[in-house]
Amino acid sequence: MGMALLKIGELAKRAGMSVRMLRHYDGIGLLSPSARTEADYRLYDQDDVARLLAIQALRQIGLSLKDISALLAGKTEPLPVVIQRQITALEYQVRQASELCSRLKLVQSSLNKGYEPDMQDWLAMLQSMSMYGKYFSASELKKIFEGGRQTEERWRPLVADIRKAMQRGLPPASLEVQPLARRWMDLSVLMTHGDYDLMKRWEKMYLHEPSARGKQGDSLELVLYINQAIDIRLKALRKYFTQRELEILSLGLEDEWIALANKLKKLVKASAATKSKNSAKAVDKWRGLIAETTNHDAALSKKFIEAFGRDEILQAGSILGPESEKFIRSAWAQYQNKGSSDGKSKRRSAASTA
Amino acid sequence: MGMALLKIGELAKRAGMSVRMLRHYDGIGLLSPSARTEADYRLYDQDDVARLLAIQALRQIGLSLKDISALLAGKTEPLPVVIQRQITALEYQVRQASELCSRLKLVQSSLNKGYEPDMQDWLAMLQSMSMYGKYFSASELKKIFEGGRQTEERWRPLVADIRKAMQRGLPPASLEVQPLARRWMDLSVLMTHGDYDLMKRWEKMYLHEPSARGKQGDSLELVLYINQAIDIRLKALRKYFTQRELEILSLGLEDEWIALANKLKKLVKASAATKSKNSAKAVDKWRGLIAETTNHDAALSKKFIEAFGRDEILQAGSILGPESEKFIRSAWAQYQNKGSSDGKSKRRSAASTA
DNA sequence: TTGCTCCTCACGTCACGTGAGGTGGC
DNA sequence: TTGCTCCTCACGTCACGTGAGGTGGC
Repeated sequence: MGMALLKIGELAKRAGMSVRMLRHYDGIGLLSPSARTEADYRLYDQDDVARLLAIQALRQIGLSLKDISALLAGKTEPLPVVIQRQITALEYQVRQASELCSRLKLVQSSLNKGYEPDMQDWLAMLQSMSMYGKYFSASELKKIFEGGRQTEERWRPLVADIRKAMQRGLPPASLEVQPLARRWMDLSVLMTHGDYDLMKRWEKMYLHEPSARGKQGDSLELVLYINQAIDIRLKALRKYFTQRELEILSLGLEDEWIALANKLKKLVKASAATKSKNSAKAVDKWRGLIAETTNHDAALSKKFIEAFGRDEILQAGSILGPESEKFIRSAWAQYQNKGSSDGKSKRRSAASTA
Repeated sequence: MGMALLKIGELAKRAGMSVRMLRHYDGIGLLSPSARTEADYRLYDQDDVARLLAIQALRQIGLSLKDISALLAGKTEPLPVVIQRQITALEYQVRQASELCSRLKLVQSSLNKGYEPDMQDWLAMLQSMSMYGKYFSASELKKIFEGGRQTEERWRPLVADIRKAMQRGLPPASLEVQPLARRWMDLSVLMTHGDYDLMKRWEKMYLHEPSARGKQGDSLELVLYINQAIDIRLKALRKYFTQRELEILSLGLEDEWIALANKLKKLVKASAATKSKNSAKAVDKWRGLIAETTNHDAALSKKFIEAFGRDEILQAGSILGPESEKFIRSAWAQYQNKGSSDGKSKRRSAASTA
């Protein structure tokens, strides 16, 4: 049937591809027409058309022309194996692209919230993102950056305070550095929502990536410095609490503790009596906060009060500070003698959690 | 600070890229070192390093070197716009890749169920898939091919029967063709799980894609032939039912209807009495099936019985066939006079649906 | 002197697009 | 003769990898 023979243009139109592509396929020996006219026009027969259909199908699933050649010649693994490989590759691609996409969206939302970001801000953000991408998944990053500027703005003064301490020549083991260690730990918990594994990877990144530490070369020293203080604090904490308990204790009630600390400072400053009405209120608040911090675990509460009452390292790092710690304890002792605080505070804390 | 000047190898190591890449960037003017030694060694300063970091971040989000050049020169849209474009592009990519991946998995599962597929089978399946991809999403394809070989094996004999009818010269309007039209419609409903829109696109594909119709050129005629019969059947159906009702009626109880049809054929053949015990049982079954088919809508049931009792086109296409339709109706009339069937059948059908 | 880093061409990759310059069929 | 299709080179694309052949610094 001469009817079945197609010239290159006819085949191209039918197959929905360019003439050049067919010539290219001929050139690399992937699909050579089975005949030519006298004037050297290419003539494709039905078998050629069938082969082209197969080629198109194989292209569609993402194979290279070379792979298709080999496959059709039976010189590679059988098709099902190749298909399986393509599936695996596609799944990987999808994961990568999705991750990148999520990160970009995160960049957008982070920067749209801030005021008037310029090119430099965008570039900086992109650089961070590409670095973070090595250590964290997009969903973890979302967790970390959920607070947006908030966490950023909390780190800045802390870092400044640490730098001051270093400049004053305070050794990291100094008790004066303990509050900074505590603040660092609290912020980490806040930022990672208490995800321990995440915190560790964050630290790893901070130590390994120069650009994570900003432009100042001294940031690495700073991290090493505060880490020493943190180690001391951790060692102290571990004397009293198990790992499991420590995780419970990291609840993120910082703001409320600070409020209490401020109240106590005033009382201490004013040399208020430990059995004054305000002191009683403070004790109540204190018990309530401890109850929440320990997730209403009576045994843990007891340990908590004991540890912070006795250990000078923990006292040094405490939000309340050593003086207030002492004050609240003596107020509590008096309060306890009256024998009514316990039930009251428990009821309170239960109400506030609900 | 001379210390800050890096030779190409040093910068490459720090940036984690090849020396050749840096030379390439220099070559295209994307990142030229700000100085050279006497021996023409490239020397990169801090600004160059910063620029490189920006370049890396922008590469990471998928921009071309040319785009990066333009962007850093401020000769394109601002970065946030570019980022938005990348996000859109990535989302598109993810969709495409996911779709392809799902289709490939579908090919796998379809062919693994069948016995010993060879290269030709795989290629044919891939070709179908790439064609189907133009008309259906992967999830729709999954719906269609869920039955795997099953639907395929149901189409084959139907197509053969239609071909026979055509060869016998039966006009499509002939009543004898109506059962074929009904079977075609039922199979379509089964295959698409009753999705009307899907059925329409399937038909469109069948009419537009030569390869959908297999190698035989006569398949197109066949579809046009059966479509005429279907139009006639649809017209008849629409005389009695609204579109909404027709959708309800397409429930896919074919197997049960066939079972009933076989029973009735025996009764008719044996010239059984319409008030025999077996006839009563058949009437019960019949009422139950109608109840299910009409989704337990009493008014619709009534319409259904009336339509198939009166209309010769519908009767011709009925699974039961004209004779059995007449038989069951007279049996029912007698049964009804006893006045007990209604409640019974309702209870039955309710139980069988639950 | 030996190794190492550096230099500048320049070809190859992948799947074509896009002319350039010329010929055959209606 | 005019338009259309066809032909064969051959360069360009994109972001480099990979030598080839040669020089400078320790």
